[in-house]
Amino acid sequence: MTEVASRKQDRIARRQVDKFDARRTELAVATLHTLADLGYARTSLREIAQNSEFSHGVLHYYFADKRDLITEAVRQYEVVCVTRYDEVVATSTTAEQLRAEFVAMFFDTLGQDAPLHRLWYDLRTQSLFDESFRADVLEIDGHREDMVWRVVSRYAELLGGMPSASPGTTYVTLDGIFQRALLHHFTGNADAVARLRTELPAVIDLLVTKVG
Amino acid sequence: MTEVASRKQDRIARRQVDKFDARRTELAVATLHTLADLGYARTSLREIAQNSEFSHGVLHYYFADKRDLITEAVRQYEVVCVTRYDEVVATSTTAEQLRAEFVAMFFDTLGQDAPLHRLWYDLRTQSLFDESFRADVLEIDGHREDMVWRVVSRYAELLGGMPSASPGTTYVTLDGIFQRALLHHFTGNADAVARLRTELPAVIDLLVTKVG
DNA sequence: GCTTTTCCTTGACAGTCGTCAAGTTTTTCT
DNA sequence: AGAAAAACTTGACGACTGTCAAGGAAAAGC
Repeated sequence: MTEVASRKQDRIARRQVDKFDARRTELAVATLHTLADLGYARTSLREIAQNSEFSHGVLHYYFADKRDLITEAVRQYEVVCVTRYDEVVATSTTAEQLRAEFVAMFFDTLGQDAPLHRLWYDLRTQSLFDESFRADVLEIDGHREDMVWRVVSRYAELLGGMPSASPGTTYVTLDGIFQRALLHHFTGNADAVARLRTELPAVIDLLVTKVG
Repeated sequence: MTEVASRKQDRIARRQVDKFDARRTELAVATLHTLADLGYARTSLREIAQNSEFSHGVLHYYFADKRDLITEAVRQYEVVCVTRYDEVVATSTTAEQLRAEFVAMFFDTLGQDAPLHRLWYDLRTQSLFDESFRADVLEIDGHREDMVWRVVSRYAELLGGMPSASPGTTYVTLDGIFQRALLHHFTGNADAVARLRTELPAVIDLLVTKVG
């Protein structure tokens, strides 16, 4: 094969791979929405296909099996979810502003992306039963922890203090609050959500210690 | 009907009800174990029956449907789970002792009843998707919050201080730590669990404020 | 001891599930 | 344009699901 022909074939192969990956991603996104709607326990391949523009058979053309598909969907979740607060950190110039904008973003995404968030907790819990999810869950959980840590440590910095707990503890505290707010959100208990919102600034302050 | 006959019939009726309830409870416990083993998504009635000494048909003799059965199982969980720390609170005479015994109990039940605990988180997450679980979940969550509050407020009392966060925030913080410890427990990451154990006393101290 | 009630098993039902093979449509290449 | 390859649909498979009715086994009542 000449060099030119070889390069051409490469280009073709790459384009095919790109197309393949693009469709995979498209189907993974449809999967993500279905999972967010129904939860892991009630999500079937036919239901996923109905949330896409294809028939159910195509899923086995692009994915080895259901696990492969859901794993890919989880990875899509990560892409969406894990840089949410970075802009807040980057643009805030005072501690008070950072805290306020974090709280605002926190409850904004709670209301906006509630179905997606409940899916995250669903999958994280599934990973307690199904080993095959664990690696991805741990990775995403780590990224979430990092994200929270960037916020809190920056807040401490702006405040001239230090975080008072480890990254892990800091994360689970805020994550716990989010989980509870989510539960009350779906219960329709707006008062409880509002109360959590009122309390959140004080909790953040608990997580940092002012120095002298 | 004579009074004697009436009373006798009452006694019989009561005995029948007792037997009926006893069997219901027995089957609910079998259900609980199956759920703890497999998780909500993978638990079927036939599997539950295999974990009992009966056949699958009997479940519809004692329960209206699957939801009824699982609801009863969740209630069983509550009976088991919600008074766990009360003895610690009752017998501890110093703040340090209370804190130490709480931490010990915390990680003891983590190792001992791990499957049951993951089930709790599974069902709580299911309630985000399935409205019919929500009432029971909220009730149990409330009892767990009360339980944690009894511990922390008593700790503050012994320390001569006050809780620094609301009952809700206090609960979600410790619950978040428990959830994370559970995840690492099932991952087999004993180091991470040990680290959480080391940090837990400091977190508890964060949750109370000494009064000058 | 016989009858009635309670308890439990068995087997079947209609439906859904993941998977896959066969075949059709669409796109790509020459 | 025709041939080859890729993309997609359709329909079927065996297995599994919750539910329930028919009937046998055990217990209770007389």
